[in-house]
Amino acid sequence: MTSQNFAERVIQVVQLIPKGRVTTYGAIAHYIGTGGSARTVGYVLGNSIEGRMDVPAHRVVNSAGLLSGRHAFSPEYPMEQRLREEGIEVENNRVLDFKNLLWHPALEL
DNA sequence: TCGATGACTATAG
DNA sequence: CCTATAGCCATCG
Repeated sequence: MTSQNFAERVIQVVQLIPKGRVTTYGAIAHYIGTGGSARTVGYVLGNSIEGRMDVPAHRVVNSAGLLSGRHAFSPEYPMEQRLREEGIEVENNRVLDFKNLLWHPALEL
């Protein structure tokens, strides 16, 4: 574990995402101060969510609103289904009305 | 320390 | 809407 702060901050921000809202990797990365590490955000999440049901990683999508991380969830209970249960409409691995549902950490806090 | 990897992003065609 | 390319950076072996 080197910069464990990075991973911990990512987890915390994800947990702060309101139900029925989504955010992007870039937004999280920029909020914690590492603007260019959007990729690492997703990478760390994949390793951190394992064994944690308190991390709503399904609310994190890429800048296009695509569910780029759905393959990290169980095929029986996929990311798309979880979002729909929160009132978010998803079609073809893409969040509908993504811009309106997008949650900005630094803006809301 | 180094090289490869990836749940990314922006730009260009 | 699509693919291609380049930049980006924490993590892993």
